[in-house]
Amino acid sequence: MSSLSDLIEQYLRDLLEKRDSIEIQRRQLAQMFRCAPSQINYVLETRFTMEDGYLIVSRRGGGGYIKITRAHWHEDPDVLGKIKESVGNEITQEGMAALLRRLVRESMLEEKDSWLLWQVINHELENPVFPEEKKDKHRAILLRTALLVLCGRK
Amino acid sequence: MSSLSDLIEQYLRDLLEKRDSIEIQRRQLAQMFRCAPSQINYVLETRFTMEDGYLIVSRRGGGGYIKITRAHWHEDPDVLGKIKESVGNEITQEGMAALLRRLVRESMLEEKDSWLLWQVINHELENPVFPEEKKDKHRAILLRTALLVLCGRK
DNA sequence: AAAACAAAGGTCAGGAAAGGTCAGAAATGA
DNA sequence: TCATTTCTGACCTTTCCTGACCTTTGTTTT
Repeated sequence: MSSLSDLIEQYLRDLLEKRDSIEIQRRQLAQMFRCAPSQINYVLETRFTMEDGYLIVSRRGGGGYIKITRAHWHEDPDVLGKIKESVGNEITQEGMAALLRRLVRESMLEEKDSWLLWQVINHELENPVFPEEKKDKHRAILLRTALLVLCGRK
Repeated sequence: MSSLSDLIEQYLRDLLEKRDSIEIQRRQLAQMFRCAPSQINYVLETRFTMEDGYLIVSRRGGGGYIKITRAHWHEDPDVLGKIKESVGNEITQEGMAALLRRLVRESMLEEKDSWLLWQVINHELENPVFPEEKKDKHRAILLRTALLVLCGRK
């Protein structure tokens, strides 16, 4: 049996079939499906997460809206998981080098972008605010963030 | 859909597209959009701030006016330096929003990429490993890294 | 010259209109 | 049954917008 959440999900997915990005009004959508507005949040939280390949941006107040955008990961939903998994909670410089090579080999990253990433992250980590013993953690965080952004681009 | 503030903002931006500096009369503009004069101030305060790269000068009394001047960035030879500078050692979420808006306006970043960055960084900062009191520092680090990578390509 | 008036723009509290959060009830399925 | 998922309602935060009142500047009157 498909629940109301499933129906709302389907409705939004259909819209996103045609466009990369849609804008909705929570109140209006809730009225359309005769449910509580917070139901919309539930659907977004459970079915349109970053892991699912979607981005949500919203604004409150008069003229408020919720914008849903498909990220590039959407085409290969596993990319996000793969990146998170391969980077892990900590990563050494060698680990980063190996990962970047692999991503380039698998065409998930362009050569020049990987080089740029390497430069920027290494440079950033020279900042003395990063204590030596935590560098692997910070490297992981920086690398993950930058990769998610780069690979999420169209 | 889009609020009155959005419309007024758009109108002013269009004018600033052609000239770097414009002079308006609050009363007249308010009449044009059929709103309270203070609405104009609201738009200026929320959308034409210094962080956004605008300078506002005004004069009261008879023959009073409001002058809006827009600062440029993209012609600067050291854009990356400017970016580092504006990110600084710490940056609030609002500061990040303003900077992203500005980069988009200056065509140094695509709008989609700015959403992506926004989402990824906010998502990353939700990770409990980042203590609340250090979020502004971490936000700065993540934002700087990601922006240098994104804006440093080509 | 001083006072009064007129014509700008500035400030701020507060109401209205969005969306966000979260505990817990209700439904569902194993 | 009992764990999980769905759903709602009460309450919160953010954004928009107005109106009453204030300050500054220029002009006119006395």
